[in-house]
Amino acid sequence: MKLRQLHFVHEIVKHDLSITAAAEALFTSQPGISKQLRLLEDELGVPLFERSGKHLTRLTPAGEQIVQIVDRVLLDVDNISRVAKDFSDGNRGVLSLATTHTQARYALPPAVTAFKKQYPDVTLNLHQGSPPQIARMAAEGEADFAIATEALHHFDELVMLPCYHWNRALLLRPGHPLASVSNPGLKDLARYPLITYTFGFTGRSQLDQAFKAQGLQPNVVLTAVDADVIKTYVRLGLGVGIIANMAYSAEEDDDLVAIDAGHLFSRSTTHIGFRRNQFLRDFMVRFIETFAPHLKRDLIEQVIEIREPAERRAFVAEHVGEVPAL
Amino acid sequence: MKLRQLHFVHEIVKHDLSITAAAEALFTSQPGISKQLRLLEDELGVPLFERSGKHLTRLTPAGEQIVQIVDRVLLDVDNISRVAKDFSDGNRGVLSLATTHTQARYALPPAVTAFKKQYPDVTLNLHQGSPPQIARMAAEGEADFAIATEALHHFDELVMLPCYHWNRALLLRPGHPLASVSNPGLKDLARYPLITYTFGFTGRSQLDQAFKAQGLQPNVVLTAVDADVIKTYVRLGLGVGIIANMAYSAEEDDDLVAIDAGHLFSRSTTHIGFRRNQFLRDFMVRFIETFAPHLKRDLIEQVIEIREPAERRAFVAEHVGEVPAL
DNA sequence: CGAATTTACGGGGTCCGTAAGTATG
DNA sequence: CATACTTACGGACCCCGTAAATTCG
Repeated sequence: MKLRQLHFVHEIVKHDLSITAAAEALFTSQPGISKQLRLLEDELGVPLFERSGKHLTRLTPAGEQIVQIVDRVLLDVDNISRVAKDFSDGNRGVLSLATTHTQARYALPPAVTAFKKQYPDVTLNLHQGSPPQIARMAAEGEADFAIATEALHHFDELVMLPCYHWNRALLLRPGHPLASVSNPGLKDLARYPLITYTFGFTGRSQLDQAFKAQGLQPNVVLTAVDADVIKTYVRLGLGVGIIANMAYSAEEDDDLVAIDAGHLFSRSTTHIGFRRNQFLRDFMVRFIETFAPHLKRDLIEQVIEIREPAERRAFVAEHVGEVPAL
Repeated sequence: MKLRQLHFVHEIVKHDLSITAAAEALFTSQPGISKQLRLLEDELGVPLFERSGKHLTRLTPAGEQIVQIVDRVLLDVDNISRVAKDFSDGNRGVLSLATTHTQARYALPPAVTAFKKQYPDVTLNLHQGSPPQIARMAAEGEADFAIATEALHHFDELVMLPCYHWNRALLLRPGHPLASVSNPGLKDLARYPLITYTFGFTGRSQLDQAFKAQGLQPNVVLTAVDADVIKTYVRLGLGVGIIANMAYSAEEDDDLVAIDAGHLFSRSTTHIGFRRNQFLRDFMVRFIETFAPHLKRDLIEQVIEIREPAERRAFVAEHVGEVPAL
């Protein structure tokens, strides 16, 4: 059994049982993988894949179990390298963040600036994507951290920690009727065309729930992934914008009126997620501490030990103190 | 990084940092290991061992951490083979038991017989040793199971499950003064020379505690590892024997008088221990069920998941029902 | 018939073991 | 000075990549 063979198995599974795709991903030849797979199966004495003719159709029961262990092994092998790098070159490395537009544009810049100052030799890699993409990237180790407000709980492998709370703001053109209403309610809001985030982004689901809870049908005429696009169309007069309040800047957006909407919608919480069992290099822990100072190293190391997602959530609920607002 | 290199590191550590000893254990040449170790250290960018001249003196801090992960990797690699064998040849394999004389001689034979009948193609390996030796063997994977009454709790890596309770019996020559005392107490016992187990064997510690609790100083004139030796000297008239009651046979020992001593000493519990994180082949789980029918597969698989020894004990205390007497 | 895997084969690299060298206790 | 690790070197084996054959959808 060789580590190389285990990598092959992992990659074949990852690419829907295509040996060719695995070969491309690993920059090697397809016959090489085919042969090594056979050799491994011969050594183990069981086929890992069911075949129909020359195609791999699915994992055998043995394969199912073995692939799980293989993944663990490969993760640990990677962890060995990470630990080594932390000792040999602790201030140098790569930090990969997978996040959404909202975080990248409004929440992360201060933390990134501070982090970069502390670790000038850490290359920062920022991948933008939808929450499900982000979660997948973290779960598969393509990114070290996923940072988003939505949909990160779908991978048991991900440890999720709350970073900060935030509320929403309404964005209006000056002179809009709502601007003269003091403390507008959801019912007022439902009368006007609305512009907000696409479903699945930046707490959109909590927004919908608020309306639904009052039996209201909001008239969302335009959705976008980011607040910049939303602002653009608010400026064009297409409707009332509802954005994360961090996305409003008194200076840059002084041509628009912002009204805090904290009383209308329940606050949202942005989380940071990372793969359980993945060794966090020193600067990675420091990044978390920089971005969310209430998350201490001890807590992170403890929560990583907990196998059950439910227990993890309970532990977090109990031990993470007050989560700050942004 | 190659699996072979990780094996080398593991074995060097296991053999007190002697490369020569590791080479012998792995049936390979010493320069080969030396070179591969250097290559690995170069690849990782950190030395794993501190050296004084040409001698390895100890692990570096990086080495400490990395060796832990290496051990996990090697265990998982072994688990891959085990899972594979379970599928390719589920009824064939090797079951290694490490146990004491008392268990091997009196407790195990029925279970072994039944197991052998069910799995005739499983080679049974029985290693006899002292409780600490037994525990070490299981903890290092030299044996699949450790079965003993004493001193198995010293390895965090070992999962311990209670198999059965047992009590003690007094052994006397006919005509001994104690034979005519009805319900003798510890105080009576303390008056006569005693013959029992060596310290660290077969619940000896509980025996000592019972005397100590009453402020008595037992006069132990002879200790042995096994009941057969104890019986021999009881027959020679050297003293009163105190043995596990399972070691008394009404037929074979009809020249001696046995008195149940369940009221004198607190009962002892024999445990079975196995390495956490080690995949248990199907027939191994079946062996546990054969030896201790109250330990079900589900329970075994659950308890294996628990990382903390303390939590494990709590779980066992709660979920293992009544432990039978032998 | 096309796409994908398996088989075949030659070249290069790696790893091993023996033998000699060197530093330590 | 003995012991243990390191360096040196030649040979064997393994693994890879290219090219051809095969099989399924």
